[in-house]
Amino acid sequence: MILNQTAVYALRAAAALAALPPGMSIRAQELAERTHVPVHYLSKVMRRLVLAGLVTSRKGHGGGFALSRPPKQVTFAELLAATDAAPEPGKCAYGWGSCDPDDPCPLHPTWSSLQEMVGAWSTSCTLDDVDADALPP
Amino acid sequence: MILNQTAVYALRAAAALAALPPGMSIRAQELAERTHVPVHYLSKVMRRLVLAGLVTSRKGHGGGFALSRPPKQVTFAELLAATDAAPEPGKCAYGWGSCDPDDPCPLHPTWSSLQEMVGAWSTSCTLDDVDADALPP
DNA sequence: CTCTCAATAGACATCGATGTCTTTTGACGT
DNA sequence: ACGTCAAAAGACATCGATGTCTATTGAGAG
Repeated sequence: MILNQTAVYALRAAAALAALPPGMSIRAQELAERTHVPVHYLSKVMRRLVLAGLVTSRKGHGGGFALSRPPKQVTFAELLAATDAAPEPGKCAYGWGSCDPDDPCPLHPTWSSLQEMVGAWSTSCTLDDVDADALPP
Repeated sequence: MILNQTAVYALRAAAALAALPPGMSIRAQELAERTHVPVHYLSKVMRRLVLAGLVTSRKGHGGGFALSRPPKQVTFAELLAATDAAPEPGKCAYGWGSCDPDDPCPLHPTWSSLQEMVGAWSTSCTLDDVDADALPP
């Protein structure tokens, strides 16, 4: 898998929130069923999204989770960052401490191109790109 | 990290082999030092590359590892496949059993574009793209 | 105020990826 | 044939990601 499980769960959950009518919230239980994520684990993931300010939560009656911004304004990069799955630009794939264009490791050219690609993908994709029509009621 | 540790180790080791003079082999110990991969773990990774036919090994005196083909003919995709880190095109990020363009999940458009990008990267990069000059003697 | 609902918090469990060690096998030099 | 070198094999250990459970906290309804 390209991205780790937690990050994928975050994308799933956020996609499900984005598919909701604007302003509507959803309970963790219901969200878990729709996204096939284990309920208790999902609540942990959601917590990270809440802390990152991407999602709001309300306890008690009529509570649940909702996006804190319109889908178009939530990038995948933010979701990945909230789950520590974002690419780390400075990190050297060859095990060297630092690795920049001036003092590149053997893998630098190929590796940095991958990093940039994934980075560009994550910043260009937003929750507006999820296919809400693809969801069952 | 975008790719898992084992896959990165495989890229490192293969890059180090590619930087060798053609036909030359190298012992596991030496390879481990150059790539900063734990020796014993490296031997496991190398075993996978040998089984995949990407690397040859010789035991005993003067033994070691060497590429079984010219660097230009070894793609990153093969290295990833040998370490089970290649993207799985059919796999649905949304947790659905199957997920194709005809019956897409909400994440399908964004996810498949990532898969394709990484796939294209891995097939276009070869060991000829590693920067041999960047290596210390 | 009290009851119920639902998120929060955090302890605990599990599992696979990662890492270490020891023994075995094969190849070469003498 | 023997000894040494080095990969192969596989048992074992560790650790972090993942998953489960229980208790607590906060919010609304009555």
